[in-house]
Amino acid sequence: MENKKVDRRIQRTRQLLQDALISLILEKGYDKITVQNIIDRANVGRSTFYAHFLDKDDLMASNLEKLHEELGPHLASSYDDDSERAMLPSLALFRHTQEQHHMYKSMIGGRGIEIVHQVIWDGLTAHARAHFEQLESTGKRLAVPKEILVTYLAGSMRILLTWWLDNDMPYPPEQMNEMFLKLVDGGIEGVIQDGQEIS
Amino acid sequence: MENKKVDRRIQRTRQLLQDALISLILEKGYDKITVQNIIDRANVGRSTFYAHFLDKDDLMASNLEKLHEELGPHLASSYDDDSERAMLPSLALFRHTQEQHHMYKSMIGGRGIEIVHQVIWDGLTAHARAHFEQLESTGKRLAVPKEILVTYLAGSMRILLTWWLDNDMPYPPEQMNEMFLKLVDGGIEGVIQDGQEIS
DNA sequence: ACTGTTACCGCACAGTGTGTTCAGTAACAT
DNA sequence: ATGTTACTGAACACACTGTGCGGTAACAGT
Repeated sequence: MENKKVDRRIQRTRQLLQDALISLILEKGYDKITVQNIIDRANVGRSTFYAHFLDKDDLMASNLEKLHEELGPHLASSYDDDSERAMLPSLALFRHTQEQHHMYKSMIGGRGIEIVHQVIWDGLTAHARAHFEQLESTGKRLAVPKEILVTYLAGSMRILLTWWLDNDMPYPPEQMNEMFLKLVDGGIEGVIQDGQEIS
Repeated sequence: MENKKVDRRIQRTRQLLQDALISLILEKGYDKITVQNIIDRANVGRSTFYAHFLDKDDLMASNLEKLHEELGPHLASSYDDDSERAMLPSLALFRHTQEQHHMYKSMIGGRGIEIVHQVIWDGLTAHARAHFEQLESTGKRLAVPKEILVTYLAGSMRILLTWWLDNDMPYPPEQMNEMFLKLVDGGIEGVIQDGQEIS
Protein backbone atom coordinates (compact mmCIF):
# COMPACT_ATOMS: atom_id res chain seq x y z
CA MET A 1 0.00 0.00 0.00
CA GLU A 2 2.78 2.37 0.92
CA ASN A 3 4.69 3.99 -1.91
CA LYS A 4 8.19 2.94 -1.03
CA LYS A 5 9.24 3.17 -4.62
CA VAL A 6 11.03 6.49 -4.18
CA ASP A 7 14.59 6.21 -5.37
CA ARG A 8 17.10 6.58 -2.54
CA ARG A 9 19.10 9.08 -4.56
CA ILE A 10 16.09 11.32 -4.83
CA GLN A 11 15.42 11.20 -1.12
CA ARG A 12 19.05 11.92 -0.39
CA THR A 13 19.28 14.86 -2.75
CA ARG A 14 16.08 16.49 -1.60
CA GLN A 15 17.03 16.06 2.02
CA LEU A 16 20.45 17.56 1.47
CA LEU A 17 19.00 20.57 -0.28
CA GLN A 18 16.30 21.16 2.30
CA ASP A 19 18.74 20.92 5.18
CA ALA A 20 21.18 23.21 3.44
CA LEU A 21 18.51 25.83 2.97
CA ILE A 22 17.43 25.77 6.60
CA SER A 23 20.93 26.06 7.95
CA LEU A 24 21.70 28.89 5.55
CA ILE A 25 18.57 30.77 6.55
CA LEU A 26 19.52 30.58 10.19
CA GLU A 27 22.95 31.90 9.32
CA LYS A 28 22.31 34.78 7.00
CA GLY A 29 18.62 35.08 6.28
CA TYR A 30 16.53 33.93 3.37
CA ASP A 31 17.01 36.98 1.15
CA LYS A 32 20.75 36.81 1.03
CA ILE A 33 20.92 33.17 0.01
CA THR A 34 21.69 32.21 -3.57
CA VAL A 35 21.07 28.91 -5.32
CA GLN A 36 24.83 28.76 -5.61
CA ASN A 37 25.16 28.80 -1.81
CA ILE A 38 22.62 26.06 -1.43
CA ILE A 39 24.19 23.62 -3.86
CA ASP A 40 27.62 24.33 -2.48
CA ARG A 41 26.56 23.49 1.04
CA ALA A 42 24.49 20.52 -0.01
CA ASN A 43 27.32 19.40 -2.27
CA VAL A 44 24.95 18.77 -5.11
CA GLY A 45 25.34 19.51 -8.81
CA ARG A 46 23.79 22.61 -10.25
CA SER A 47 21.70 20.77 -12.78
CA THR A 48 20.51 18.41 -10.08
CA PHE A 49 19.01 21.29 -8.16
CA TYR A 50 17.00 22.43 -11.14
CA ALA A 51 15.90 18.88 -11.82
CA HIS A 52 14.09 18.95 -8.48
CA PHE A 53 13.03 22.53 -7.89
CA LEU A 54 12.16 25.53 -9.97
CA ASP A 55 14.10 27.94 -7.81
CA LYS A 56 14.85 28.92 -4.23
CA ASP A 57 11.23 29.70 -3.44
CA ASP A 58 10.13 26.33 -4.71
CA LEU A 59 12.58 24.57 -2.44
CA MET A 60 11.32 26.63 0.47
CA ALA A 61 7.76 25.71 -0.39
CA SER A 62 8.62 22.03 -0.35
CA ASN A 63 10.12 22.44 3.10
CA LEU A 64 7.01 24.15 4.29
CA GLU A 65 4.74 21.54 2.81
CA LYS A 66 6.66 18.84 4.60
CA LEU A 67 6.20 20.62 7.92
CA HIS A 68 2.55 21.18 7.25
CA GLU A 69 1.89 17.53 6.56
CA GLU A 70 3.58 16.64 9.78
CA LEU A 71 1.56 19.19 11.72
CA GLY A 72 -1.78 17.76 10.63
CA PRO A 73 -1.94 14.84 13.07
CA HIS A 74 -0.86 17.06 15.95
CA LEU A 75 -3.76 19.38 15.36
CA ALA A 76 -6.24 16.53 15.29
CA SER A 77 -5.12 15.21 18.65
CA SER A 78 -5.19 18.69 20.15
CA TYR A 79 -8.94 18.66 20.43
CA ASP A 80 -8.62 16.08 23.17
CA ASP A 81 -6.37 18.25 25.28
CA ASP A 82 -7.85 21.70 25.32
CA SER A 83 -11.15 21.14 23.61
CA GLU A 84 -12.94 23.29 26.14
CA ARG A 85 -11.77 26.81 25.47
CA ALA A 86 -10.02 26.15 22.19
CA MET A 87 -10.56 28.97 19.75
CA LEU A 88 -7.38 27.87 18.09
CA PRO A 89 -5.31 24.70 18.39
CA SER A 90 -2.77 26.88 20.14
CA LEU A 91 -1.32 24.36 22.54
CA ALA A 92 -0.72 21.86 19.76
CA LEU A 93 0.98 24.54 17.73
CA PHE A 94 3.23 25.65 20.56
CA ARG A 95 4.20 22.04 21.16
CA HIS A 96 4.90 21.21 17.58
CA THR A 97 6.91 24.38 17.26
CA GLN A 98 9.11 23.30 20.10
CA GLU A 99 9.72 19.92 18.51
CA GLN A 100 10.59 21.40 15.15
CA HIS A 101 12.02 24.66 16.31
CA HIS A 102 14.85 24.74 13.78
CA MET A 103 12.42 24.50 10.94
CA TYR A 104 9.98 26.97 12.43
CA LYS A 105 12.65 29.45 13.30
CA SER A 106 14.06 29.36 9.82
CA MET A 107 10.63 30.15 8.47
CA ILE A 108 9.38 32.65 11.01
CA GLY A 109 12.08 34.16 13.12
CA GLY A 110 14.61 35.04 10.49
CA ARG A 111 12.21 37.29 8.66
CA GLY A 112 8.89 36.20 7.22
CA ILE A 113 8.70 34.69 3.81
CA GLU A 114 5.85 35.05 1.40
CA ILE A 115 5.00 31.38 1.18
CA VAL A 116 4.89 30.91 4.92
CA HIS A 117 2.03 33.31 5.07
CA GLN A 118 0.03 31.43 2.54
CA VAL A 119 0.33 28.09 4.24
CA ILE A 120 0.71 28.43 7.98
CA TRP A 121 -1.05 31.69 8.75
CA ASP A 122 -3.90 31.25 6.36
CA GLY A 123 -4.50 27.89 7.98
CA LEU A 124 -4.61 29.49 11.40
CA THR A 125 -6.94 32.17 10.13
CA ALA A 126 -9.29 29.55 8.76
CA HIS A 127 -9.40 27.89 12.17
CA ALA A 128 -10.27 31.17 13.82
CA ARG A 129 -12.91 31.97 11.23
CA ALA A 130 -14.59 28.63 11.76
CA HIS A 131 -14.67 29.31 15.48
CA PHE A 132 -16.46 32.62 15.14
CA GLU A 133 -18.85 31.35 12.52
CA GLN A 134 -19.84 28.57 14.82
CA LEU A 135 -20.31 31.14 17.55
CA GLU A 136 -22.55 33.27 15.38
CA SER A 137 -24.69 30.31 14.49
CA THR A 138 -25.59 29.94 18.15
CA GLY A 139 -27.14 33.39 18.19
CA LYS A 140 -24.19 35.40 19.51
CA ARG A 141 -23.49 38.80 18.01
CA LEU A 142 -20.08 40.34 17.49
CA ALA A 143 -19.40 43.98 18.31
CA VAL A 144 -16.41 43.98 15.98
CA PRO A 145 -16.42 42.77 12.37
CA LYS A 146 -15.73 39.08 12.17
CA GLU A 147 -12.83 39.43 9.79
CA ILE A 148 -11.06 41.71 12.21
CA LEU A 149 -11.55 39.28 15.05
CA VAL A 150 -10.26 36.45 12.94
CA THR A 151 -7.18 38.39 11.91
CA TYR A 152 -6.58 39.55 15.44
CA LEU A 153 -6.82 36.08 16.91
CA ALA A 154 -4.60 34.38 14.36
CA GLY A 155 -2.24 37.34 14.42
CA SER A 156 -1.86 37.30 18.18
CA MET A 157 -0.95 33.67 18.01
CA ARG A 158 1.64 34.50 15.41
CA ILE A 159 3.07 37.33 17.46
CA LEU A 160 3.61 35.18 20.53
CA LEU A 161 4.97 32.29 18.53
CA THR A 162 7.46 34.54 16.79
CA TRP A 163 8.56 36.14 20.01
CA TRP A 164 8.95 32.75 21.61
CA LEU A 165 11.21 31.51 18.85
CA ASP A 166 13.23 34.70 18.62
CA ASN A 167 13.92 34.45 22.33
CA ASP A 168 14.91 30.79 22.27
CA MET A 169 11.74 29.49 23.90
CA PRO A 170 12.31 30.58 27.51
CA TYR A 171 8.99 29.13 28.70
CA PRO A 172 7.38 25.72 28.11
CA PRO A 173 4.62 25.41 25.48
CA GLU A 174 1.97 24.92 28.14
CA GLN A 175 2.81 28.18 29.85
CA MET A 176 2.94 30.08 26.57
CA ASN A 177 -0.48 28.73 25.78
CA GLU A 178 -1.82 29.87 29.15
CA MET A 179 -0.51 33.35 28.61
CA PHE A 180 -1.81 33.48 25.07
CA LEU A 181 -5.30 32.53 26.22
CA LYS A 182 -5.19 34.94 29.12
CA LEU A 183 -4.30 37.84 26.87
CA VAL A 184 -6.66 37.04 24.08
CA ASP A 185 -9.67 35.76 26.00
CA GLY A 186 -10.30 39.03 27.76
CA GLY A 187 -10.57 41.06 24.60
CA ILE A 188 -12.55 38.52 22.67
CA GLU A 189 -15.13 38.01 25.39
CA GLY A 190 -15.69 41.71 25.58
CA VAL A 191 -16.96 41.84 22.03
CA ILE A 192 -19.24 38.83 22.14
CA GLN A 193 -22.79 39.74 23.02
CA ASP A 194 -25.74 37.49 23.79
CA GLY A 195 -28.58 39.70 22.66
CA GLN A 196 -29.81 40.64 19.21
CA GLU A 197 -29.01 44.30 19.27
CA ILE A 198 -25.66 45.74 18.42
CA SER A 199 -24.64 49.25 19.28
CA MET B 1 18.44 79.22 9.65
CA GLU B 2 16.82 76.86 7.22
CA ASN B 3 19.09 74.89 4.96
CA LYS B 4 17.62 75.71 1.62
CA LYS B 5 20.92 75.08 -0.05
CA VAL B 6 19.92 71.71 -1.45
CA ASP B 7 20.42 71.66 -5.18
CA ARG B 8 17.16 71.29 -7.09
CA ARG B 9 18.61 68.50 -9.18
CA ILE B 10 19.34 66.50 -6.08
CA GLN B 11 15.84 66.93 -4.74
CA ARG B 12 14.38 65.96 -8.07
CA THR B 13 16.50 62.83 -8.46
CA ARG B 14 15.89 61.58 -4.96
CA GLN B 15 12.18 62.15 -5.26
CA LEU B 16 12.00 60.35 -8.59
CA LEU B 17 13.84 57.35 -7.20
CA GLN B 18 11.78 57.17 -4.03
CA ASP B 19 8.51 57.39 -5.92
CA ALA B 20 9.65 54.81 -8.42
CA LEU B 21 10.46 52.38 -5.65
CA ILE B 22 7.09 52.78 -3.97
CA SER B 23 5.09 52.29 -7.12
CA LEU B 24 7.15 49.26 -8.04
CA ILE B 25 6.65 47.71 -4.62
CA LEU B 26 2.91 48.08 -4.93
CA GLU B 27 3.06 46.41 -8.32
CA LYS B 28 5.31 43.43 -7.81
CA GLY B 29 6.67 43.37 -4.30
CA TYR B 30 9.97 44.49 -2.87
CA ASP B 31 11.88 41.28 -3.44
CA LYS B 32 11.32 41.14 -7.17
CA ILE B 33 12.52 44.67 -7.83
CA THR B 34 15.97 45.33 -9.29
CA VAL B 35 17.96 48.53 -9.31
CA GLN B 36 17.55 48.37 -13.06
CA ASN B 37 13.77 48.54 -12.70
CA ILE B 38 14.01 51.52 -10.40
CA ILE B 39 16.24 53.63 -12.60
CA ASP B 40 14.20 52.73 -15.67
CA ARG B 41 11.00 53.86 -14.06
CA ALA B 42 12.54 56.96 -12.52
CA ASN B 43 14.29 57.68 -15.79
CA VAL B 44 17.56 58.28 -14.04
CA GLY B 45 21.05 57.27 -15.04
CA ARG B 46 22.62 54.24 -13.50
CA SER B 47 25.61 56.04 -12.06
CA THR B 48 23.29 58.67 -10.64
CA PHE B 49 21.52 56.08 -8.56
CA TYR B 50 24.76 54.92 -7.01
CA ALA B 51 25.81 58.49 -6.40
CA HIS B 52 22.87 58.80 -4.01
CA PHE B 53 22.30 55.38 -2.52
CA LEU B 54 24.33 52.32 -1.76
CA ASP B 55 21.72 49.89 -3.02
CA LYS B 56 18.02 49.12 -3.03
CA ASP B 57 17.86 48.68 0.72
CA ASP B 58 19.48 52.03 1.26
CA LEU B 59 16.89 53.74 -0.91
CA MET B 60 14.17 51.98 1.03
CA ALA B 61 15.70 53.11 4.28
CA SER B 62 15.70 56.72 3.12
CA ASN B 63 12.02 56.43 2.31
CA LEU B 64 11.34 55.03 5.72
CA GLU B 65 13.35 57.69 7.43
CA LYS B 66 11.37 60.35 5.64
CA LEU B 67 8.13 58.85 6.85
CA HIS B 68 9.43 58.50 10.35
CA GLU B 69 10.43 62.15 10.55
CA GLU B 70 7.01 63.15 9.38
CA LEU B 71 5.33 60.88 11.92
CA GLY B 72 7.08 62.48 14.86
CA PRO B 73 4.90 65.59 15.22
CA HIS B 74 1.75 63.51 14.85
CA LEU B 75 2.71 61.36 17.80
CA ALA B 76 3.39 64.38 19.94
CA SER B 77 -0.03 65.86 19.31
CA SER B 78 -1.69 62.51 19.96
CA TYR B 79 -1.28 62.84 23.67
CA ASP B 80 -3.86 65.59 23.61
CA ASP B 81 -6.48 63.39 22.00
CA ASP B 82 -6.45 60.07 23.75
CA SER B 83 -4.10 60.72 26.60
CA GLU B 84 -6.39 58.93 29.01
CA ARG B 85 -6.22 55.29 28.04
CA ALA B 86 -3.29 55.58 25.68
CA MET B 87 -0.99 52.62 26.05
CA LEU B 88 0.12 53.37 22.54
CA PRO B 89 -0.30 56.38 20.27
CA SER B 90 -2.63 54.18 18.29
CA LEU B 91 -5.08 56.80 17.08
CA ALA B 92 -2.30 59.00 15.76
CA LEU B 93 -0.78 56.06 13.98
CA PHE B 94 -4.05 55.03 12.35
CA ARG B 95 -4.57 58.59 11.21
CA HIS B 96 -1.12 59.08 9.83
CA THR B 97 -1.39 55.76 8.07
CA GLN B 98 -4.51 56.91 6.32
CA GLU B 99 -2.83 60.09 5.15
CA GLN B 100 0.21 58.28 3.83
CA HIS B 101 -1.41 55.02 2.93
CA HIS B 102 0.57 54.53 -0.29
CA MET B 103 3.81 54.75 1.58
CA TYR B 104 2.63 52.60 4.46
CA LYS B 105 1.12 49.98 2.21
CA SER B 106 4.29 49.70 0.21
CA MET B 107 6.19 49.06 3.40
CA ILE B 108 3.78 46.85 5.28
CA GLY B 109 1.10 45.27 3.15
CA GLY B 110 3.17 43.97 0.32
CA ARG B 111 5.33 41.83 2.59
CA GLY B 112 7.39 43.06 5.47
CA ILE B 113 10.85 44.36 4.89
CA GLU B 114 13.75 44.03 7.29
CA ILE B 115 14.30 47.73 7.76
CA VAL B 116 10.66 48.48 8.47
CA HIS B 117 10.88 46.28 11.50
CA GLN B 118 13.84 48.09 12.88
CA VAL B 119 12.32 51.52 12.61
CA ILE B 120 8.56 51.44 12.91
CA TRP B 121 7.91 48.37 15.03
CA ASP B 122 10.79 48.81 17.37
CA GLY B 123 9.52 52.32 17.98
CA LEU B 124 6.08 51.00 18.81
CA THR B 125 7.56 48.40 21.11
CA ALA B 126 9.51 51.06 22.94
CA HIS B 127 6.31 53.00 23.53
CA ALA B 128 4.61 49.93 24.92
CA ARG B 129 7.55 49.10 27.13
CA ALA B 130 7.56 52.58 28.58
CA HIS B 131 3.89 52.22 29.37
CA PHE B 132 4.30 49.04 31.36
CA GLU B 133 7.38 50.23 33.13
CA GLN B 134 5.52 53.27 34.27
CA LEU B 135 2.72 50.98 35.41
CA GLU B 136 5.10 48.82 37.39
CA SER B 137 6.57 51.84 39.09
CA THR B 138 3.16 52.58 40.58
CA GLY B 139 3.18 49.26 42.41
CA LYS B 140 1.20 47.16 39.95
CA ARG B 141 2.30 43.61 39.27
CA LEU B 142 2.11 41.80 35.94
CA ALA B 143 0.93 38.20 35.73
CA VAL B 144 2.67 37.81 32.39
CA PRO B 145 6.31 38.70 31.67
CA LYS B 146 6.65 42.30 30.65
CA GLU B 147 8.45 41.55 27.41
CA ILE B 148 5.58 39.37 26.29
CA LEU B 149 3.07 42.08 27.08
CA VAL B 150 5.11 44.61 25.19
CA THR B 151 5.43 42.38 22.16
CA TYR B 152 1.79 41.48 22.28
CA LEU B 153 0.63 45.07 22.47
CA ALA B 154 2.84 46.39 19.70
CA GLY B 155 2.15 43.29 17.66
CA SER B 156 -1.61 43.61 17.94
CA MET B 157 -1.35 47.15 16.70
CA ARG B 158 0.69 45.93 13.77
CA ILE B 159 -1.77 43.17 12.97
CA LEU B 160 -4.73 45.51 12.79
CA LEU B 161 -2.82 48.14 10.86
CA THR B 162 -1.71 45.59 8.32
CA TRP B 163 -5.20 44.17 7.93
CA TRP B 164 -6.60 47.64 7.55
CA LEU B 165 -4.20 48.49 4.74
CA ASP B 166 -4.57 45.15 2.99
CA ASN B 167 -8.30 45.65 2.93
CA ASP B 168 -8.18 49.22 1.65
CA MET B 169 -9.14 50.89 4.90
CA PRO B 170 -12.86 50.05 5.08
CA TYR B 171 -13.32 51.84 8.43
CA PRO B 172 -12.21 55.28 9.60
CA PRO B 173 -9.12 55.55 11.82
CA GLU B 174 -11.20 56.47 14.85
CA GLN B 175 -13.27 53.32 14.59
CA MET B 176 -10.21 51.15 14.06
CA ASN B 177 -8.72 52.66 17.17
CA GLU B 178 -11.87 51.90 19.17
CA MET B 179 -11.80 48.30 18.08
CA PHE B 180 -8.11 47.98 18.77
CA LEU B 181 -8.55 49.26 22.31
CA LYS B 182 -11.60 47.10 22.90
CA LEU B 183 -9.74 43.95 21.89
CA VAL B 184 -6.51 44.70 23.65
CA ASP B 185 -7.75 46.33 26.84
CA GLY B 186 -9.62 43.27 28.03
CA GLY B 187 -6.60 41.00 27.87
CA ILE B 188 -4.19 43.52 29.31
CA GLU B 189 -6.35 44.43 32.27
CA GLY B 190 -6.71 40.78 33.12
CA VAL B 191 -3.01 40.46 33.80
CA ILE B 192 -2.51 43.62 35.83
CA GLN B 193 -2.78 43.06 39.54
CA ASP B 194 -2.87 45.57 42.36
CA GLY B 195 -1.46 43.48 45.18
CA GLN B 196 2.03 42.32 45.90
CA GLU B 197 1.52 38.61 45.50
CA ILE B 198 1.65 36.82 42.19
CA SER B 199 0.48 33.28 41.65
C1' DA C 1 24.69 87.69 -18.63
C1' DC C 2 28.93 85.42 -17.18
C1' DT C 3 31.42 81.96 -14.67
C1' DG C 4 32.87 78.39 -11.81
C1' DT C 5 30.85 74.45 -9.68
C1' DT C 6 28.35 70.32 -9.44
C1' DA C 7 25.01 66.92 -10.68
C1' DC C 8 23.65 64.22 -14.26
C1' DC C 9 24.24 61.12 -18.48
C1' DG C 10 25.78 57.26 -21.20
C1' DC C 11 28.68 53.92 -22.00
C1' DA C 12 31.91 50.40 -20.95
C1' DC C 13 33.75 47.11 -17.66
C1' DA C 14 34.51 42.93 -14.67
C1' DG C 15 32.15 40.20 -11.53
C1' DT C 16 28.46 37.19 -9.95
C1' DG C 17 24.24 34.61 -10.16
C1' DT C 18 20.63 32.36 -13.10
C1' DG C 19 18.49 28.74 -15.58
C1' DT C 20 19.19 25.43 -19.48
C1' DT C 21 21.42 21.80 -22.18
C1' DC C 22 23.93 17.65 -22.92
C1' DA C 23 27.12 13.87 -22.95
C1' DG C 24 29.37 10.94 -19.53
C1' DT C 25 29.19 8.36 -15.19
C1' DA C 26 27.47 6.18 -11.17
C1' DA C 27 23.77 4.34 -8.34
C1' DC C 28 19.61 2.21 -8.40
C1' DA C 29 15.79 -1.78 -8.70
C1' DT C 30 14.75 -6.30 -10.16
C1' DA D 1 23.91 -8.88 -14.94
C1' DT D 2 21.08 -5.55 -17.20
C1' DG D 3 18.30 -1.87 -18.34
C1' DT D 4 16.78 2.35 -16.18
C1' DT D 5 17.23 6.56 -13.91
C1' DA D 6 19.51 10.12 -11.26
C1' DC D 7 23.50 12.71 -10.69
C1' DT D 8 27.77 15.21 -12.48
C1' DG D 9 30.38 18.84 -14.60
C1' DA D 10 31.11 21.96 -17.90
C1' DA D 11 29.55 25.23 -21.14
C1' DC D 12 26.16 28.59 -22.51
C1' DA D 13 23.41 33.06 -23.04
C1' DC D 14 21.33 36.20 -20.30
C1' DA D 15 20.46 39.58 -16.56
C1' DC D 16 21.82 42.45 -12.80
C1' DT D 17 25.41 44.66 -10.03
C1' DG D 18 28.59 48.20 -8.75
C1' DT D 19 32.38 51.22 -10.46
C1' DG D 20 34.86 54.47 -13.38
C1' DC D 21 35.27 58.30 -16.49
C1' DG D 22 34.84 61.99 -20.12
C1' DG D 23 31.27 64.91 -21.88
C1' DT D 24 27.07 67.71 -21.13
C1' DA D 25 23.71 70.41 -18.92
C1' DA D 26 21.69 72.64 -14.94
C1' DC D 27 22.60 75.11 -11.09
C1' DA D 28 23.97 79.26 -7.63
C1' DG D 29 26.15 83.59 -6.99
C1' DT D 30 27.90 87.72 -8.56
